[in-house]
Amino acid sequence: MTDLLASLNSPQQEAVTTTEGPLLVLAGAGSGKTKMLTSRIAYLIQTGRARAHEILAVTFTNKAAREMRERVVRILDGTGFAPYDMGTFHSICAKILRKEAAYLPFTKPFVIYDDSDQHTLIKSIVKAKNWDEKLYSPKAFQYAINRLKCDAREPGDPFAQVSRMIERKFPELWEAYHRAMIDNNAIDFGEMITMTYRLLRDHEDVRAFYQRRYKYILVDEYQDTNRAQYLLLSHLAKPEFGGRGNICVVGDEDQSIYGWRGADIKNILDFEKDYPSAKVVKLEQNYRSTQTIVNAASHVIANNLERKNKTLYSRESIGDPIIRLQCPDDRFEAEQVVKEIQAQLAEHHDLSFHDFAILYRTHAQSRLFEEFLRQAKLPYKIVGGLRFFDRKEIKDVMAYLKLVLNPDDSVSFRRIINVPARGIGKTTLDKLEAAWGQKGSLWTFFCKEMDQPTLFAGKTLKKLQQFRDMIERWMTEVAVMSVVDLYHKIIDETNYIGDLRNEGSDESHERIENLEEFNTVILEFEERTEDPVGKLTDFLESVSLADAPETDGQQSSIQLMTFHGCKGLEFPMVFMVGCEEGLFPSVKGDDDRVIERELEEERRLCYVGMTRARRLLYMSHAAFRRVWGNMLYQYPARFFNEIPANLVQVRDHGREYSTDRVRSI
DNA sequence: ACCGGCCAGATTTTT
DNA sequence: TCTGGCCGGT
Repeated sequence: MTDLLASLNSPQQEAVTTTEGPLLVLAGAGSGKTKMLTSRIAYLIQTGRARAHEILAVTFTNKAAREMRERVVRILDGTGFAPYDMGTFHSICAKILRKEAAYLPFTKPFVIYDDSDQHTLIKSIVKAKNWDEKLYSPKAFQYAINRLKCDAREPGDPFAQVSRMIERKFPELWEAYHRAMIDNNAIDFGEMITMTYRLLRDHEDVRAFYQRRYKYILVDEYQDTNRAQYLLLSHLAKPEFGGRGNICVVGDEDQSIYGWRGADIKNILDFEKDYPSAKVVKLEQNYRSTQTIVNAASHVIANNLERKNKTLYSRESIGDPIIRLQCPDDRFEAEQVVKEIQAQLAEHHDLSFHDFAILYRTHAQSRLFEEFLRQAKLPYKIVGGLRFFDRKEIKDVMAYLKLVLNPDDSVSFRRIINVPARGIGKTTLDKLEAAWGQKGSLWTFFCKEMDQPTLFAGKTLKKLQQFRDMIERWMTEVAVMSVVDLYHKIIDETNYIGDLRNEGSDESHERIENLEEFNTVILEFEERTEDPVGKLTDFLESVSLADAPETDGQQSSIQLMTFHGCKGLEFPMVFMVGCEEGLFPSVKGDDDRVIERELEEERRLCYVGMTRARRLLYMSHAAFRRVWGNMLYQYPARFFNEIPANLVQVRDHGREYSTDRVRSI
């Protein structure tokens, strides 16, 4: 125990030992937040204040939850168990919803719809209603629904922020979407949170159960919580709802960068108003970066108004100044950054490729860097972009598995009824859907039609019946089969990989590799599952809520990612590129209040990027940049003016087009 | 059923 | 400028 506390500084100690009552920990970048959180959990367990199932620890990513669990296990070192309920909001909610299914509108195990499933469903509704997709864009509906769900609204509630274009049709669509989701036995990400919230709100017995169970609640990245998550936590923790009030939230308002997704920075700013007895602890010492980097970042963020009063400082060395690269154009910028990396590698032998990160505002910017890195034969890796579980082939096999578990899932049904191609064309599907008319379960309707055919005959009927028989057979087998076995059955009987092999293209080859990776994902799941037979529900849930599988064993490489993607990471050498007005900060709009709010979020993004750097930070900008085919004259980001001049070394590479550019124009 | 051309859209995306 | 999705032709 003394060991546990001895390695902490005094505010960290305070945050760990203040176990009772509401606690707000304002944890600046690199201030040892995870160390504090894991120590606190271990402290609760080691002092006997709580047992493993009496702690609820919520994070935003699986990665964060995993790391936290590993560290708690290491600290406890066999003296106790890590909390059972340690995970993302969504995984905790899924667990509760499965357990309390009796209170919910689901008749069977529900499946989770991701954004693209959701999009497909909305699109099919718009189509079934014969609305013009140009006028009533499914994307706009989807965005509006998700935003409203972040605010814990339901169909029928008054709504504001819905775009003019779709306003009139919106209530009807939301109603239809809501009903369709229930018919499909499906739940979307937003609904997982709001449904859990409403469950706790409306059922006192359920609420009391979880309030009694969770003696201590910890929430990481509190600045990124939305209204629905806030309400959910309130119903678990707030004394006015019967909660114990032992809630510890940890966050940094200066790192709130998901406002556009419904995160409400007010949650952290107003915590003390919410819980008047709250104690506040500030972790202000940064252990990560040089003083120069911390000072510069602090000066930038000081321009924001929406923040708490907290000052980050570093006791590391002063370090080198920030290097500002002024480039004539975007190509030059990329080339120059690659040259700098080569020079740094040559100069510092303790550095390897993975010590470098190139951070940009948008994925589209990665292209030029890739080009020059490839040319220089430097290994690099793009973090983010198209995610593993969003790939077509993975979504296809997932759709098979989902359909076997829950045949009411019309999105999965439509996705795979002709994948791989089995001669069931668009005409057939349109006919079936028109007759079904979006009422009730598509699968049930389909089966009825198969038994007493009225719409189809001959070859088409035969093919459809074969499909039905195949799915039904798997449905009966699923209870006695492990997920790998079912997966192989599906792949074999549909000849999915066989078809890809016949194609023989580079792309199909890559798809096969991804499916092999998916096979590994299943095997890993089965390894950590005691009795893997009949565990399809658990598997699908773990995948639906999962982040990309760890791609281990790869060589060290330079990391390319967006500013959003770098949160929580650190690198000795960081390049923030494209620091130009309009790109970063990227602020659009006409309402001054909106512009101001967005600008503050961009500034927080800048702060997040800067504080990733441990030793050396580069910030680059170009005078000319090709954007969607046009050459634009770009102004340096206003953030440069916010950094004291003595902390920056400017390297001016001129304002004219670089020579090769001039030649090619 | 498949291919090709045309048009719209193009920040960020923890789940 | 580049891409992905959709429609219409074979």
